[in-house]
Amino acid sequence: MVPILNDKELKKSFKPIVAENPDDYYPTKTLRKNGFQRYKCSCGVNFWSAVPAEFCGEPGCNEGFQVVENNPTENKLSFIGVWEKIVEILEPRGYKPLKRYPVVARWNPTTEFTMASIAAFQPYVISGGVMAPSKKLIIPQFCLRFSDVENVGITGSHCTGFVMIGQHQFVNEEEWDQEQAFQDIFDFLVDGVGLPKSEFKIHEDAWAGGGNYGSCLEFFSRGVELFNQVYMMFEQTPNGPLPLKIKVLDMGMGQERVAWFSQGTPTIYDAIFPLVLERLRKLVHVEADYKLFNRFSQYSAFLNDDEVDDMKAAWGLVSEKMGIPAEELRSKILPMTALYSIAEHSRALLFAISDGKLPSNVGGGYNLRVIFRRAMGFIDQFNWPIDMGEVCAWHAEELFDIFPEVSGHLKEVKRVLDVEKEKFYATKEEAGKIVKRLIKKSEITVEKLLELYDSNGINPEIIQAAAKKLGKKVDVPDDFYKRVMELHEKSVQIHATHKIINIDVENLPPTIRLYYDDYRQNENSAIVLHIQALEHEFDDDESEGVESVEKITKKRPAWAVVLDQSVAYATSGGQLHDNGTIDGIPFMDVIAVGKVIIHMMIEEPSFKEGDTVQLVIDPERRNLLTFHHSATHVVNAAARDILGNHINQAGAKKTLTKAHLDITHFESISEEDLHKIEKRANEIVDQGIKSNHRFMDRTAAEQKYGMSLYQGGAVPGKNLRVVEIPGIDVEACGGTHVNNTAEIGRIKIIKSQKIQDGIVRLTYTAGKATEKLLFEYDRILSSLAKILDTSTPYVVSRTKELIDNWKILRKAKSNGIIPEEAMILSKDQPHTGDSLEILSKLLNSSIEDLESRIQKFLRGWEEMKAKIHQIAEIVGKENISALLEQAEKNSGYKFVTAFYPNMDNKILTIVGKKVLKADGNVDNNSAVVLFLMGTNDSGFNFISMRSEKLSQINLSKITKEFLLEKGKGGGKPGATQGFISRKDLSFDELKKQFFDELNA
RNA sequence: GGGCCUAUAGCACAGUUGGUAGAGCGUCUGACUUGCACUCAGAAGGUCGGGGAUUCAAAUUCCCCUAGGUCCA
Repeated sequence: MVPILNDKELKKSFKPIVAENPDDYYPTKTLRKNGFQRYKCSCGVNFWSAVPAEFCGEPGCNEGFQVVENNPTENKLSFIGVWEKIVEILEPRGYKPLKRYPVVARWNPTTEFTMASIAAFQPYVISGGVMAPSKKLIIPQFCLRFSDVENVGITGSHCTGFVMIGQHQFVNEEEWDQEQAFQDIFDFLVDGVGLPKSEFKIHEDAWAGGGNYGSCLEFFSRGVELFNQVYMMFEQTPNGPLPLKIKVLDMGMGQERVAWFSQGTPTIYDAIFPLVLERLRKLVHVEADYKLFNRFSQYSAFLNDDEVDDMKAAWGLVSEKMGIPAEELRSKILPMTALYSIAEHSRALLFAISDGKLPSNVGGGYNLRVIFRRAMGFIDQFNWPIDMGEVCAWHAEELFDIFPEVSGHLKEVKRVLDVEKEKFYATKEEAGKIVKRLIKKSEITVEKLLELYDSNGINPEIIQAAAKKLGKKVDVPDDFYKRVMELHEKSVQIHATHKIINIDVENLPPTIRLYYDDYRQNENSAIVLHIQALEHEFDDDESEGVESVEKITKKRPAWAVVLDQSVAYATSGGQLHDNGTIDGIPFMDVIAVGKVIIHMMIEEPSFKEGDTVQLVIDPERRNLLTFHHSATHVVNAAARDILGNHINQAGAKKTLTKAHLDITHFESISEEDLHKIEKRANEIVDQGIKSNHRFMDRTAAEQKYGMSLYQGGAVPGKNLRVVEIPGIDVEACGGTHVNNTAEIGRIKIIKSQKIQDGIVRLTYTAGKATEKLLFEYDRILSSLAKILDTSTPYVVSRTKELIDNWKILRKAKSNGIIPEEAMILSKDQPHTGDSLEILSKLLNSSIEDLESRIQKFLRGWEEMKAKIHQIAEIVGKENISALLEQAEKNSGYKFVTAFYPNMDNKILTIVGKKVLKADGNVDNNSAVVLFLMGTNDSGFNFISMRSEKLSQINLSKITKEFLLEKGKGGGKPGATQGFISRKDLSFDELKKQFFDELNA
């Protein structure tokens, strides 16, 4: 076994190898043929140049970018022109131009966003599992990368969203021609862009990604990396490096960079979206001082956030080099950089949202929120009338000739951004309030600053500014953000891995799956290929219809059985496995390991390997799971119909009793929309649409249906199983499905909840499960009627009355007023709507909990009812004055004492407070000490209180002494409570003892 | 995916080591005033988000759930 290295380590270990043997790993013949020679830079990099050179040309190795002055390119290419030119040159050489893939990489389980052109073909094309759409191709792939957000707009060269033009080959050993692949892209630069070869510095490097690695050449010109051509040759395995089955050429070139380089504009942004910038500048009346920016941009690399620790000093350095005061420089440059940022971020957002990602607080959506808020920050800072949605529309217009599809999503994008804008301002307002309150209150410590940033998103700069207004100073440590990071490092935990099936399937053939054609086929005969005894964790799932909060799992002896073919479905795609029997012996779990299906038997099989056996699955379980799975596709489609095209599946689960679907949506779904979705879903069911399931070539399916096929996530394999409800929904899905939507039965949406920002979970039932659920709801409703002693139509009004009466009696405990109508339940008003839904909202609890909730209120009400007349008498005015009159006069104070069997300390406290008040405690004239006692089933309870004026009496101490070896209790000097669990004592004795302590 | 914060009167919020649930704005009543505003006096208004646990005692401690916010990969 060889240790698995991460990509960084892999690259590091491979680098010395290629440096030693350039001829084995690089197209050195072609380099030499084109007049290049190998040099070594003082920074250690090996590079090739057509003219004698000392330095490799990395920005750090000489002075910044030199794109603008004496721009060397012969042809001036627009952004779109760059793509057109590469098509012109490479298409005749056999490279097929493709359409871009979405930036949300639904087909790719290793990444959330498409970060490079090659990601379109990862991981299945690279691993050889899937044929590439073409052996040689080029693609203008829009990509998102968020690691340099802070540099966007400032350095003039960074982007969060960019087009990586990919030059790719997926060929076998014989077809592989590294020299020609190099020559092709070289010709594009020299002939297409018109860059003299003397301008190139070509670096040797190694590359690793996703466990694959190889050598690569990086093209630099004037400090700008134009592209990186990777020759992907090896795969890392536990047994050491393996040559890849197919050779992969991965050349990724920034379309923006080439356009910029070719035009020599002051920034990359001026080269790629001049129309948007022009409109923005006109809108906010900012004149672009290109002359200044031209000079600035040469030094802007010094402001790279990645490499600079002290930004202030960096600005100072730039201002010194330019000979302009730092403040003046900033005031002129910052509005320009702000506009660049706004334009760049809105372009990235346009693609991300169009392709189905929403800004949110978790996952990749957070990156979208960050750039949106960064842009909004600039807009607010300068108070510009810029609408991000409109800027997106301008981008769509400017990009129409190359990416017409984004123009089709502008309405969605605008709506999503509007919602996001509201959230931004809501957070900002909240932050303002918190800061104001806090500054008034106390000193703000560094810990507090950290907490505010981490929990409320309030950065220290805002606090400093707000504090300054109120004349206070807040110190922010220089290493603030470092400390935030440290805060997070502490809480990193290692999590247990999921269950590992210890079965060697290497030598077993793929199991033939018989459930694809017809879900109703529930038995088959088969040959036993393998039997193995082992320990297995069976999920005790809801076979009884009960879902436990904590899943009880334990390892039990089991027998793994592999057959040549099976109708049994293995847990996957959110659908639970089938249960059944093989030759009468039950299996309770089915697992797929690779392409082999394993049946987990709970008893030792009587058959042996080689036997022919009969497998039967539980048809009812199969039906329930199938209906729920098909219902999931239907609900997904219905949600998209009602809520909009941004709806995508973010997860799903189908069980026997219910199913849920997580959809991407930016706000909680209203009840009205929920009903609409349910109605639409049932319409689809009622239409009885014949659906079809078939296997298709992956690339053909993608081209026909688009990437929204991958609703359930990435699916491996050359062929996709496409489940289509014609006109409604198409998904790549391996689950069992109905043949006609009518079979699904009635769909009922039970609830929707926002499980995280940007994702809403719909929970629903279908078919028999719906019937069962409705039956259960009927039962609950009748049960409630019985509890409330009424009939079902009046349950809601009765419950309301109960709660009202409960509140009245609760109130009566302190004011002694008992309206007789609060003592009975009599309201019989029918109501409209779903009773259980209304009740669950009214009581803030789930439908399942309604019975116990209402019973609890009823019990409380009845208990109070039994005692309320007695309580009313005790807390009544007459009793209070009687207590005072009967008080024992003592030296300096009155001692009030009473015994109320069955009264708890809450009631006694109310009485106590009333007595003190009646005696004039509010005016500080009172001089009373109280000792009130009650009982419950197991003993005495008591309270003691005194007037404020008698501060020399410490009841806390007195109570402690009084309770010694008797009971438990305590309190503050002015009021105490306690409990004595001894029935052998009497009130008179206890009273005397307390009094003695009082006078001790 | 991981972490953190918040939930108390109609509204924005206090609530110390567990020990008598509070002030402000708003509402209502009364006084002053031709009337309004102002001022003064008084009153009403609480499932302390829900459930469970610990305890003589939980808004407060612990666990679970719900809703919202936020930071980091």
